[in-house]
Amino acid sequence: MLQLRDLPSIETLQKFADRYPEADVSAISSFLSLLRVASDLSAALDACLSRHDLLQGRWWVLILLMREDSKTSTPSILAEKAGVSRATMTGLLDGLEQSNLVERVLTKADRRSIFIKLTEAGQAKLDIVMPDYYRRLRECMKALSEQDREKLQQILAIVNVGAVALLTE
Amino acid sequence: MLQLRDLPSIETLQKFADRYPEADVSAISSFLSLLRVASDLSAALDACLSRHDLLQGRWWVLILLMREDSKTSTPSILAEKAGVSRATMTGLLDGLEQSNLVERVLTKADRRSIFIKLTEAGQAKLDIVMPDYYRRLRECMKALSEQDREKLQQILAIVNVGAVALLTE
DNA sequence: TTGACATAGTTAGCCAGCTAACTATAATTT
DNA sequence: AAATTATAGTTAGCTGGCTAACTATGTCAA
Repeated sequence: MLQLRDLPSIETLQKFADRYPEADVSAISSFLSLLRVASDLSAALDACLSRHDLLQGRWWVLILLMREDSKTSTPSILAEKAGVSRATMTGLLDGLEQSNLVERVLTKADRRSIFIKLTEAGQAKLDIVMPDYYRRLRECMKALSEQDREKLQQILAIVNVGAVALLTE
Repeated sequence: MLQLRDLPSIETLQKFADRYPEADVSAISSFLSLLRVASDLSAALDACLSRHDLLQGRWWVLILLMREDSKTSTPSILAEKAGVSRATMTGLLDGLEQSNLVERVLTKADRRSIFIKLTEAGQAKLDIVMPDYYRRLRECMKALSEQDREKLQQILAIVNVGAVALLTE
């Protein structure tokens, strides 16, 4: 994502703002901080998961399956919920199946489709990973008050709406 | 980064919290929102830059060069500031050089090293891209008050410190 | 002063995403 | 009913990151 290590100082930003009057210094600064912190968090999450021989992609699949009462879904649905292409999902499932964390089950209802089921081993894996992840996440956020957390979510919602400005036309 | 489209509902989170007592629902929820919004922003930024035939990696390099009074730096320093490996920087510079946006200049001081210089065309490219980017970013953040922006940065700083909890041991 | 180590840039090959194309099956239109 | 169109999963090949290894040059300590 954003790997930029060297965020601009206020002076640097001001120099750019002098040349480009469109610049809104506090907007730029907030935007870059957001991308940068999130990128660091994502990398830290990768590190956390890698200790359990997992990567984000496969881990999300396991979680999405666990969310279902039947512990079952289909590649298409998983791809959509995980936000990856169907082709990528095929690869993720190949890996998970090889590790015996999920299994492909043929279905009669629609013979184009297959069911993906979380195995016992998959659930067991989550029962090890999730407590570790949750414990670390609690620790990560512990210095934020409930009000801070709510405020953060509220701010993020606003920014999220604004993001279309980067896309339109 | 985090492409997960389907963030857990409060009910789903609660179900997980029932099984895993380590879970801190508001911490998880804030964390996922942060990753998700940042990921969307990053994708939107890509879209914005792609309209100018740029990708984040190359664009950062141009900006890093423009920050220097001499409009010059070296691959190693650029790699470090951009947060990519030296190998990756070689590739980015190859692309930028082919588009004539930067040039490699031999230096006598240390013959292991070379200088990378922003060309006239590179500066001209930035003079087109940056106003567009800044204008869109201003629009993106316009619904956030100055206080909100400060609060966001303050919260992000706290989370950033906490992130080591995901890494340690 | 020379031998060991460090640094700069590049190359080669890996990995996890992607799109586009393909096969099989289902659904819809005519 | 047949023809068309849509959907599910996979495969093939591209991309932009990465690490590890290599060459060349510089630095420092014995």
